[in-house]
Amino acid sequence: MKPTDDGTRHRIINAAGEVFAQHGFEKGTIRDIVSLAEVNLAAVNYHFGDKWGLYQATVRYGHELAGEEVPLPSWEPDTPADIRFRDFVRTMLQRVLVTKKHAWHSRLMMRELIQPTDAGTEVVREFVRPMHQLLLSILDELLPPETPQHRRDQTAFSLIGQCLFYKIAAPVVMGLVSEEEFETHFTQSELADHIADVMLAAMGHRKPIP
Amino acid sequence: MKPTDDGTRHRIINAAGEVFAQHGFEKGTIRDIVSLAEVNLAAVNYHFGDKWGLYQATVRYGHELAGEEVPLPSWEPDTPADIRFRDFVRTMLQRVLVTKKHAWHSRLMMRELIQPTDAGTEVVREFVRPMHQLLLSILDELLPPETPQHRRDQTAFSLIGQCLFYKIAAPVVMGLVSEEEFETHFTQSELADHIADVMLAAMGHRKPIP
DNA sequence: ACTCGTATCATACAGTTGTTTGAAACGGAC
DNA sequence: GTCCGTTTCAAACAACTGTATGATACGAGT
Repeated sequence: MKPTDDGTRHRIINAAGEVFAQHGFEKGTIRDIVSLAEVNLAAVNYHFGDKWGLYQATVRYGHELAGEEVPLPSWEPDTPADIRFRDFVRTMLQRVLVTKKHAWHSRLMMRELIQPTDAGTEVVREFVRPMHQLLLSILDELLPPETPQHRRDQTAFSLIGQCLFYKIAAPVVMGLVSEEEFETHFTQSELADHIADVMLAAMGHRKPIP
Repeated sequence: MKPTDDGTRHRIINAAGEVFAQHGFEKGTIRDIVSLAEVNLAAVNYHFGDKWGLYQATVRYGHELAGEEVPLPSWEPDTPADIRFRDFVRTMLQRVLVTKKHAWHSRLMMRELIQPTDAGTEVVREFVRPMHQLLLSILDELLPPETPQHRRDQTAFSLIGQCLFYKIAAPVVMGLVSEEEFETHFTQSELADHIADVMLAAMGHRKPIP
């Protein structure tokens, strides 16, 4: 009965993930989902009660999936802060720009981030809060001790904002730079280097960019 | 007949802006729009042909509105680059975080940014490309002359990403910081100062933050 | 007063949506 | 084999969607 077997529930949730991620909750129809999952129309209401129940189950499952797929990094106790900072940026971008199969959970989280539903607010905070706390703990060692809390938060958001931008506004980015430049210089690793360089330079732990 | 008079067309477009901005094109129903505009159901099809025609007209009108409301800044020829940079950040945030009436055009643009429709791609580029070009012209004077194009673009996107973040992920930000901190330190002007500080420090035109 | 193009209105239509229903198929337990 | 709880299926339902229709009201020009 768990969604990890290959039964009807599993196929429905995975299909629902794809459909909901692409069309959203309202426009993603049950008929699309059951067609993709190759199950009967009534299966959704039988297994999940109604469409909303399926959506909740899908968001939760996608959340678990994302955490397992790209876990938060852990370091040796004496790892320098700037190294941990770079690792964090890499992990963040990896979580956001996943290209593997099951990539729907990333798009679904973005949807909930931008337009939270009752099902998503809680899960989004679970998804975001640990990363925020981890980032703050790294910034503790990179910013002066007397830095007020709101400056720490703003700095953290400056980093997160840059990472999310390339996921959210990807179509626009592709429209503004040449296709060649996009494919060559907007890879996951190069963007991680650039963003980390910007923030480390801003905090005085590196020479100015470029 | 222009949408600036108080006729049916104007009321429909404004109501459509609110409804489409809140619910999107698919979920925003014609019946919601005409109910808000207090006009007959058939008026949409009479004045705009079909729902899609109304959406196109709404996006275009919102685009014009945004450009008029917060025009791009222009400077004396000898204004220092860092001053122009700070002005640019302020303008960008002002455009994104508008709180006045007719604020729907900002949300509508965000929708098109994140999930472009056939109607929006062109308009979004009109909305974004001038800002991108203006920003690049400012960065010309802040970055070393030998900086390759892709580094300039990445730096520009680092700025834009930070600005958009506070619009797009506002609900999450409010969930991560205390309400008091949010209202005190996440104002339009303080965010503009912080973001400009980060980028200027990263480029070596200012002491490191904070 | 009459006319004609424009605009508004109530109403109907066809398609899609989420959901329900009752029957059929399955799969062990005895 | 017989039974019974679980699952699947085709078909239907009521609500809602965008759109079309034909009648009506308006208003300036002659």
